[in-house]
Amino acid sequence: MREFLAVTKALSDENRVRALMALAGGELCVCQLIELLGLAPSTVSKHMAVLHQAGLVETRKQGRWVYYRLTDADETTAAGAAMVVVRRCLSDDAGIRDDARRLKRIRRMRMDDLCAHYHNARIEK
Amino acid sequence: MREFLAVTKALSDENRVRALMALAGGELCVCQLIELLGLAPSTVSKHMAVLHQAGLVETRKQGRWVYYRLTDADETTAAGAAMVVVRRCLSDDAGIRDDARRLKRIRRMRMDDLCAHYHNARIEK
DNA sequence: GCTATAATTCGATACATGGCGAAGTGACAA
DNA sequence: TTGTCACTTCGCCATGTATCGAATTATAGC
Repeated sequence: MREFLAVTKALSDENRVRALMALAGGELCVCQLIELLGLAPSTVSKHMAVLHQAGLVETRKQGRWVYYRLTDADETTAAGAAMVVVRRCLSDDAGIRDDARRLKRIRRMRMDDLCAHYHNARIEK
Repeated sequence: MREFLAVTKALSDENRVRALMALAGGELCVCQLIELLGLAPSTVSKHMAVLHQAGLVETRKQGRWVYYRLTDADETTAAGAAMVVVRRCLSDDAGIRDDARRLKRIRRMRMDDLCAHYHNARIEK
């Protein structure tokens, strides 16, 4: 029950679900997720921690960058079974498709530029 | 997305999930759910409203009693797909099995007695 | 080492949610 | 029609959560 609730709670926030669907296209750096979601770094970090606790994502550190990817859990786990539903329900979602389109651009950007981008955006405010 | 989030939010509370699993054994009156969950009538009513909004349960009124049952949504809907996961993850859960055992007794009780039971329990406090 | 930077953690705030009791609603019964 | 009873809605409070900015940690490069 605890595991199940961890998953459903993780999935009950729109931004976390958007992050998951973005990761369906392959691993992403935190700074790429920040750019995609348009949230403060601290907020994104917390969201990813929730997804990690629920067993939905795994993390990999490379130098200064941290990458997240979907766990390849099989369908017998709560996380794996849930991801099947996530994909089935949201692969046709308009907002998710819009994210996917913007992700193409984000994936092409150099990460230095990405980090500078949200850093500068914060300064300008 | 809205529909999906309604379902995941509905499923992110333990008492609501317990109610759903109880309904897997057939429809139940609100007073039976009150007895099972050990919550105030108003609280149970609110929980069932959330499940209803998410499309997970349907309601039927018969005289003074209100019955809830699982919607028989197919797996293409968020609610239907989610219920498959709920069953798969929780059918072996210790707490859920305990609920099932207690439900057998509750289903055998006359509903007048059930309602009187939680009514009196409230008075005694 | 020292500095710059990517990410996380911490602290604060605003809003959402779960819980209860009281009041309201609707249906049966006297 | 008046009352009783099952349930829901309302008002309130305590707790949880999403968000941000500031402080902290960790790594790369000088």
